[in-house]
Amino acid sequence: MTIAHIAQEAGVSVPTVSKVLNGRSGVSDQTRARVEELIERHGYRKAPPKSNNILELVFHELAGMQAVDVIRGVEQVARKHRFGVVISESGLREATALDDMLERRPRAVLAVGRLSEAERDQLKTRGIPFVLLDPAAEQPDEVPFVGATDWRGGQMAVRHLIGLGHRRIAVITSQTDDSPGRARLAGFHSAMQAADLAVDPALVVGAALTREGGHGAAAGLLAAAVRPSAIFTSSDLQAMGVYRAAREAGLRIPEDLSVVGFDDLPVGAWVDPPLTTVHRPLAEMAAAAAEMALILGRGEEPGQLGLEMATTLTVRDSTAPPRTGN
Amino acid sequence: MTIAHIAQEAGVSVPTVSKVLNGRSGVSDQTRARVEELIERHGYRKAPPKSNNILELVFHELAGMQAVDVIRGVEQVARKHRFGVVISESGLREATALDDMLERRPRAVLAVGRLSEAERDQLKTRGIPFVLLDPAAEQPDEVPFVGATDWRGGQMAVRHLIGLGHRRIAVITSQTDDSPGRARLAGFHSAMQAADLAVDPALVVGAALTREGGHGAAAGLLAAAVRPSAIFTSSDLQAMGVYRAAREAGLRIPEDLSVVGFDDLPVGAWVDPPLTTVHRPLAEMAAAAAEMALILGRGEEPGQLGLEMATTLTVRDSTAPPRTGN
DNA sequence: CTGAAAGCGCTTACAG
DNA sequence: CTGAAAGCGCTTACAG
Repeated sequence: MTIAHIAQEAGVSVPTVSKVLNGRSGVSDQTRARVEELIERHGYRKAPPKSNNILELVFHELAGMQAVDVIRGVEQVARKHRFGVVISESGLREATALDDMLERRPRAVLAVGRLSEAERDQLKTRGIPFVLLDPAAEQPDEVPFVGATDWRGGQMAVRHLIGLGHRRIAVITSQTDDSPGRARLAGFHSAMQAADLAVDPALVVGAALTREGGHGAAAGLLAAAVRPSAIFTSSDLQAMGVYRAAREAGLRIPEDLSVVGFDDLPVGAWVDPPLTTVHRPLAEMAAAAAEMALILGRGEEPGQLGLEMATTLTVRDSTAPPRTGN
Repeated sequence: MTIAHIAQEAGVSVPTVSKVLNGRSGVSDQTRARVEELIERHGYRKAPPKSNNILELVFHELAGMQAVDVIRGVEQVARKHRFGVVISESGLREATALDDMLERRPRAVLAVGRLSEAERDQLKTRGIPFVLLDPAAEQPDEVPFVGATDWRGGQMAVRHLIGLGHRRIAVITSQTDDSPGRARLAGFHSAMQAADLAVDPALVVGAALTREGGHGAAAGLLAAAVRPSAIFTSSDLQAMGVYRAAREAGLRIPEDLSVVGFDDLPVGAWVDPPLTTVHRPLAEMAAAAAEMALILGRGEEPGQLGLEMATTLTVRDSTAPPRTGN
């Protein structure tokens, strides 16, 4: 966008636009108003608006031990392409933060977890392409994303428990309507159904995706008259809460209770017993999303606009055959 | 003063000066040197080389669960000042990465852990101020830094153990010559000396600051004829290794062995028993370092050029009086 | 490696 | 008031 563009659109000459921009006299009020309106509309700034080699990485919440994996995966890809990664926590929600971001003229935006319609519109208007990593909610079809095969992960976890002989399997799912959580729960149901096992509704409990959430939910499950022999959680953090509830109830893992987590956080390998869990290749997902964002940033078409990377089951020592046949 | 003046004075053409200014190739070393000398002499700058509202956050190694705390602390301060945070892992070691960083014209650099003399020189030459967060090695006096009171932390941890009645206290320190590790060890010695306790050299063991390092070192300590009744480690990760070694040796924590960690990672609160450890206020340190970097970036003088923030002892359940009086 | 020439976006001086 | 023309400092593409 140059003053030549503005001039053409306003139907005046380049010098006239120049005068308006510099507050010079010698321009009719009418012409001045028309030109100013166009300058405003296009957000014209004399500095060349060429975008910088910057990839914006926007977190909804910058916390947890998985964020580093994401950052690292993105940073390595960006460095290879000689891009800088700007990290922000509420980059798009706060108006000034959004302004600041636009000021940086990034080539693409990589959002983690969520990206509202308003935010997407803002970016579309400026012509800044975006990719959503690990979407927390359903998105319109045209939103490019990279996720994990959560449904298959849930299925794998529960099939593993069924294969060990478990029948009374409880699931601690997320409370909110998040899409990965729903997919994991659906995987649970699917595996149960495939094995012709009925699901006791009392064994499906919603809880926050935290250690406290898992602790509360598991305490309830383990206090019931007839306990589950295994619990599948929607996150390793919840599984840590289950460990605590089991300790408090005097139950040993895996002898009295099998536990399967989800995410494969480092902590899972350190606890006693080491946690069986569903691995999500977060660093690889982040790298793929970054590549996708940079491709879009170059104005090219990526091979695909959506991608789910495979989850795998990491079997450690928190799962074993149930004590009795129940 | 235009490049035409420089060109005339240097006896070269305008395009040649332009190339030198923009670091393009196709200029002989001799010509380049002559032009650069004149540019320097006249203090020529093309369009105002105004730096961007960017703070570079440079990690030596972007890993571990503490990195997020640092990033978050820095991001929040930067956002308040309407600065963007660019994260990089080897920002300064790789030549191209350094070029890319200079291209971004950041106002300041915040390095985590280390910053070599060559890197400092590069930044000084470009007039980009820097701050070192959590320095891993001794630095010249003029390097602005933010650290933690590691020496006091070590002292506190060991005083706590002595207060519980421990006499045979082992320490697992870092293998390398890192400055915080040395300070923690010195704190140990200082506390022992203040209590008139002799230090058995066999109870001072170097190990990597990892779970594996702690495991190996602790296995050795616990296999000795006369075991320590308490182990102070230089990191929570090492403490996790001590937990494992204790399990393998059939020792209970804290009944048979007290353990104190260092760092206060989240995992410490989740393990069984929850870990007594020395807390380092990393997020606060990061925020303070960011403020300092931004002050320097504005060309102002910060109140102080070095800062150590207080460590505190977080007492949980991994420490108790020793079994016998040994 | 070097620089004449063309071109960039913008401003200025001036004819209408 | 308006805009064709000349000019500004700088960069780029390219011939030598």
